[in-house]
Amino acid sequence: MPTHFEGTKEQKATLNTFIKLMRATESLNQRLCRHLSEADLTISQFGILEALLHLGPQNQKELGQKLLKSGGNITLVIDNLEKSGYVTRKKDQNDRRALIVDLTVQGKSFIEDFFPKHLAKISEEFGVLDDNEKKELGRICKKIGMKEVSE
Amino acid sequence: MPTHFEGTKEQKATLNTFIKLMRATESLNQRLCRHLSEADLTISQFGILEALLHLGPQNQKELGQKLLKSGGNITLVIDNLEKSGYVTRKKDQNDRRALIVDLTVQGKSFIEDFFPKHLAKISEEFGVLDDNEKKELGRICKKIGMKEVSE
DNA sequence: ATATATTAGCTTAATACTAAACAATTTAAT
DNA sequence: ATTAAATTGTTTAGTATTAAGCTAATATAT
Repeated sequence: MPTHFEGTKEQKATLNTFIKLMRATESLNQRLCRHLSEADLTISQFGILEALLHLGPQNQKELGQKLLKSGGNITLVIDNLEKSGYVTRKKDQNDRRALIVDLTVQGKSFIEDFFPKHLAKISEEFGVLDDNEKKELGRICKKIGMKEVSE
Repeated sequence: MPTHFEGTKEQKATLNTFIKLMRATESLNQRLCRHLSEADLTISQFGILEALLHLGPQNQKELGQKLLKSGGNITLVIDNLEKSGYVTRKKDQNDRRALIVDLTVQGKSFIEDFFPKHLAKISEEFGVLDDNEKKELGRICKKIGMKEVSE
């Protein structure tokens, strides 16, 4: 007995927007994941490598905050990047609790080469939008993302 | 040696939009996950229950297509929903390969009660946007999500 | 100084998720 | 009709993810 959801007009409109936002992100992510997996990389691993390249060495806590991920998760992703030979952990001399994560020579060389390629893929995906739409999307998303601060 | 990414203006703008889209979705999802976990539900489990409530009984393949998830994943999520007593699997008489998933009485009662509450939470999250922004966000996201069809 | 609280990272248990290989069934081809 | 191809669901291995509990180290309070 298929019955589509019946709510107020406003509820329907909001739900519709929400579903479109989620589907857009998920399908975009899936396509980008496929691109990353051609380089044997996951999206989390790419996020770490990119942060290290553009923001420099930092400890796991900081990486977790930037990528909105839990500490336990960062531990695992760094473990796997270490196995691949892309990053190293070094003890922080100023705070012996912390481990500073940095790119290896190989990791730096790899991400310097790969990042522009991945950015080109992202640009290609956003090719369906004109400049104004990109700007609007960014502005609106920022408002939604901002809420997190107040939590 | 922290060095922020230096690319063309267009690349920077696109990357910025992309990051905002991802962060908005992730932070929104995290907040909604918290709400769902109050009802001991994951986001995937909610997705399945909602699809069954509003679109009726269907097999796992169909659920996977609607939620953009792999078959193996659906198997696991349905397993867990079955353990919770919310859904059942019945053999499809017309196609003995397929299993039709449906809500139990308990599952139907639960999701009928919970769905409006979750929708209210979603509405609350979108409260930072005015009607026109919601409309624009939906329109733009649809363009991005549409690309998946051509793949 | 010493006790307490906080912080950084690790581990475990649970769920999510995919890809790949597999079984059973159905469909298509000949 | 028989064979070949496609489809549905399951299983396995690997990564992602969180929350909660843990250790070691640091910071704070008294």
